[in-house]
Amino acid sequence: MPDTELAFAEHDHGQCRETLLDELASAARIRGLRLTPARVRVLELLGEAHRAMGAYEILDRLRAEGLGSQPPVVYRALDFLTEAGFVHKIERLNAYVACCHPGDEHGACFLICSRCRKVAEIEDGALDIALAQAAAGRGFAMRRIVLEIEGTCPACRASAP
Amino acid sequence: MPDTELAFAEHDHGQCRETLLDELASAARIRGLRLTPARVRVLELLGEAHRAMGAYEILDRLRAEGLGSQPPVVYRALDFLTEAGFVHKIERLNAYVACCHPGDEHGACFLICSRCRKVAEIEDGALDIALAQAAAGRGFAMRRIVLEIEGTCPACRASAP
DNA sequence: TCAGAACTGTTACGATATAACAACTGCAAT
DNA sequence: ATTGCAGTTGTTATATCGTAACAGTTCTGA
Repeated sequence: MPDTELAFAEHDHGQCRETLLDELASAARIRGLRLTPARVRVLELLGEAHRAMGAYEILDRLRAEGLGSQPPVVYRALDFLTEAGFVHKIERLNAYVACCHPGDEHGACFLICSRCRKVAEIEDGALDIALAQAAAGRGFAMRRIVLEIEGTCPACRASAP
Repeated sequence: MPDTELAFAEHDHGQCRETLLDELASAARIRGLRLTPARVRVLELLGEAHRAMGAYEILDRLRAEGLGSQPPVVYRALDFLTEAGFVHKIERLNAYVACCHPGDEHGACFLICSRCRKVAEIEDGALDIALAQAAAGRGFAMRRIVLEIEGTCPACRASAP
């Protein structure tokens, strides 16, 4: 299934969460990362949501579950997960999503549906090449890319005439 | 001169400002936009800076000149100029830059130098095509693109070993 | 077993952005 | 000229997003 459909189509989000948590556990074992209840729970929440969640929205959930009540709690967890490659920030939304391909160093590109608020992370080799060439051709040393495309996802296009 | 160099190299910023203000004046005439002191001054400030400025940084300047003292003043001016195509927001920095090519409908791509904080707006046909194809190939209807590449500009690379 | 690193809880605050509303201005149709 | 209205301004208040700093705790490895 193409990655767009994985993100935008109906499917078992529980499965996504499981996969993510497995990846996190194994990364913890291999790379010596320290897991804590808040960190795990934040990734779990994002993995189920398949959309970008604001930090304070996540914090509300943590608070309800007794996992922390102040902003630093959630920002620390998000920082940790971002560093570890399990979460990306969507700058356009000031919000956070779970990464679909944790592990590989990838240039993340996001499709943001303005209608359903879902966010899909895509991989596109041609795009990566075009980006690398655009920067290199101008003598610019690329370090981080923010690439976020806002629009309407296939499902929402279909459901709205 | 390639657009990267225009943005990153030393050059006459006064000239840039003049050009921008001329463009704004002519757009106002043609498209019936209403210019006000705050709007003009904000564009002028951004045109001189050649870097992204935060809203509150701009507001401080306006305040010092008696052109307004509260946040809405600057956000209104920025909204107006953004709508009109003279200013872009850099999401990654929560900051604003003057547009280099006002007028044409263009997919804006920015190179942000982490060292000198300058921001260059580039145009790249190959990149535009790759973006269009990435979205269209996934059935996604693109409306707005945020593309911001952080790294080191040619001058800073040269000056730092 | 204990020293240092990493993590937590908490207070306080800084930075960015918008809602809402009354008052004013420029312009167009009468 | 007058009036009506859309757009603009000034202002207060508040929402939203994010971080500094520090004391106390837990984990881990030498």
